[in-house]
Amino acid sequence: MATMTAAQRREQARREYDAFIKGCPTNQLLDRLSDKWVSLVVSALASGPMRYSDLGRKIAGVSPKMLTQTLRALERDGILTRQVTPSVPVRVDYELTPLGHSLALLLMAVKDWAETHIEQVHEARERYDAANEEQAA
Amino acid sequence: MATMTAAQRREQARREYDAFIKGCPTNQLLDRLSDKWVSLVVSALASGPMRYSDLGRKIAGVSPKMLTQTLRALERDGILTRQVTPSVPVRVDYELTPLGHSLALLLMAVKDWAETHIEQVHEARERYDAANEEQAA
DNA sequence: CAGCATCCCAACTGATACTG
DNA sequence: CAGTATCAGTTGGGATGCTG
Repeated sequence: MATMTAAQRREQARREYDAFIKGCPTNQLLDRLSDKWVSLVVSALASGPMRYSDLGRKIAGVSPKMLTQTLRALERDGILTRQVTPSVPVRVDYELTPLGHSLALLLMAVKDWAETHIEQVHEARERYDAANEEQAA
Repeated sequence: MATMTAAQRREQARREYDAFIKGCPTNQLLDRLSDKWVSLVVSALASGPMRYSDLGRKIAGVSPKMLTQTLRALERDGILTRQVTPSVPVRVDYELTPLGHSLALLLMAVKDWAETHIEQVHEARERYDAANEEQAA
């Protein structure tokens, strides 16, 4: 295998880099936050525990599938706890752990940045788009 | 149209919520950060300007398509600037704007959180997985 | 009430080849 | 060197119907 095409070499590099990225804590976290529903669930629970259907109602538009999937992932990561009360009908409460609350704090920092700078971003976009429309014409 | 199925009602709610989310600065920002390559590009440029192919090399495994796509999006958002020098061959430099640098700072905050807490997350995962394997057995 | 299993479609990704 | 155009593969997410 002395001969390796450029494609093969690049693919290997990609694989190694993927492994590197997956091992990087920052990217693991960004992967989590990137999930459309994670930030919403964490924000919703920041003010206190909630039941499954309450979450479903507060986060309008989420399908049961995604809600469960998100909650399970966050439970696995130790961000929240799942408390089942075996009554009839069943009752399930979700609550943030201390780790979860600390994540909520980080989320606030992100929120602050976003609200402080979003205006600049929008202005930049308008400038960019305006400049581009001239090209099209 | 007095009769609306549950599915239709939910879909409408989803659409409205999508619109709401898209208008929310925090989610706009998270959408950007969530992009696999954005954080890498911003980090790479945090220490100084770079040329297109330098970025391609530093961020091993990125395809030209994704690199260009990422750079264009960030340029549009005012995160970085694109400087073309019409020599032969062409030379293009990318550099973070002040806004971009402030974003890099936020990225550092995320990184700090990740590195501080990733251990807890991993422990939580092991506990969760261990508890689950018992179920399987 | 809380959740799982299944199917399915759309969107994004990445490889490849070509251009100014 | 710095991209663009095109195409195929993979995945994510929603709809739906059913269970403890």
